[in-house]
Amino acid sequence: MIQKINRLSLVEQVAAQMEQLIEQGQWKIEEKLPPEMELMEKFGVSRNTLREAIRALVHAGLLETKQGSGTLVKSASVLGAALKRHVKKSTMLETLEVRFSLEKQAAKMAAERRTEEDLTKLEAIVLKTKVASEKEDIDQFITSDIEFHKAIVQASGNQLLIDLYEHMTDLLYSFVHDFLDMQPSFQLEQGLHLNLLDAIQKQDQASAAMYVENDMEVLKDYILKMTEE
Amino acid sequence: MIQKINRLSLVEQVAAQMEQLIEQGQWKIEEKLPPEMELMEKFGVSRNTLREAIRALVHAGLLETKQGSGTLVKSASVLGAALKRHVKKSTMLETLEVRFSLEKQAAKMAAERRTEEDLTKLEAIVLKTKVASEKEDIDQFITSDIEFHKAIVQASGNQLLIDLYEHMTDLLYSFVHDFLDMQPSFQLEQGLHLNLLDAIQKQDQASAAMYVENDMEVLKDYILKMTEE
DNA sequence: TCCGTAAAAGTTGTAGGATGATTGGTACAT
DNA sequence: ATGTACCAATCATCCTACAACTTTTACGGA
Repeated sequence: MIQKINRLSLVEQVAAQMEQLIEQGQWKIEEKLPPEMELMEKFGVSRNTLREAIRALVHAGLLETKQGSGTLVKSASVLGAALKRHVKKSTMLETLEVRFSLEKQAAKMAAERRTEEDLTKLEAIVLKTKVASEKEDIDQFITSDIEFHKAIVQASGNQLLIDLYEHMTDLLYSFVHDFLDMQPSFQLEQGLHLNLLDAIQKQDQASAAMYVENDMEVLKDYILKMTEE
Repeated sequence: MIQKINRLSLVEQVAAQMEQLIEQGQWKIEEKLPPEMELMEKFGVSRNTLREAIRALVHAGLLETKQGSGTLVKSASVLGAALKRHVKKSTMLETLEVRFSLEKQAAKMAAERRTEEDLTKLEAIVLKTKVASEKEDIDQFITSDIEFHKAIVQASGNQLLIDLYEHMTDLLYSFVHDFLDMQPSFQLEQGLHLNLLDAIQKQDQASAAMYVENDMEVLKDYILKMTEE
């Protein structure tokens, strides 16, 4: 068996290593990288080669360089950064539609495939959401609300679905956070959570999909109303 | 209102221009770029700067360089390339699930929003598919089959949905094409087309979604059977 | 003429050095 | 305390040189 010679360019090798360092969290987000001189020595390449690698990741949205100051880690995911740039062009509502379409599929698959572990996790999140709701702790409520939706999608077991959904959710919330105080009705969201959890427990795919769909309609109307003003 | 100063680096300016040239089709896929020397003069930058810009697009998957030969355009879309790299890690079946989830959403939206123009286009494609089916022209049949599905999604009017769907479809078909002769039943696919077109004409969202769902199940079983062997 | 080989030309890959531009901090004079 | 000038660190850009690889051309032998 003849093997293709490993002739990845030095630049791509360096870039791949840096991506790995970021993905593994050894270079954390918002943290500064060592200066070019130091990196040159560590990787054992010339300045040009190193800079081309850095530039590749900058363009991909993983890094950001500031002349005179240094280089920062800005994102840990290529897919996320690509979506981010793309979504800026489309509207928030379009993103919402796609996201819910994904979540609906996920809810059905979750109802079909969920494990006991998934159920335990979902129940814990529902409880946490309830507590936040009673305390009227909006931040905590939103956080665990997002957590709940993500957990549903994770229970689907489809990794592509999980990745797409998570990135779109992050986008959507950072988008929303910028210009309005998201204050969805506590009771309403909680009602959905309980119903959806119930459907998934009973492995009732049709109901799971339906509850997600209802939620989408409500949230869509809500956002339409907010953006009209 | 204080505005952030526009100080894009030369590298990013060059990269952006090149991206635009690719997106607009002035540099076509699989075509060779002018050599570095020429580009240096055209953009008015040094070789290092130009190379960093090229490297950024290479890493993003838009370009591919071959030492001693030249630089080729490999993709016209950043999102497409990002998905491509990502999808390699997930399975074909996962991709299929996500794609159908998107198409189902699209079918409902198409039923709601389709214009007369959309309908005319769909009818034309159905006719083309029928002709190919009668001639038993498999290539043409597959081509217009894809065209039909894409047209449905385009009628949804959601640009993010359209982009995601198209890239995933391209991926899926290039994937499938690699290791099996896709020979879905002519009659079956054509039946779906007619039913789906009918539902969209009548603006019946529920039926449109249902037909897509049925199709998904059939195709899923088909692929499962093929990959088992 | 045809074919294979060698030379040449063209192109990207990598290295190293030099200078400019920007940032952040320090020391000093007021 | 404040503001100014200066300095050090860092990235941005440019330049030159050579290595590695590919494609084209030229040439010599059958």
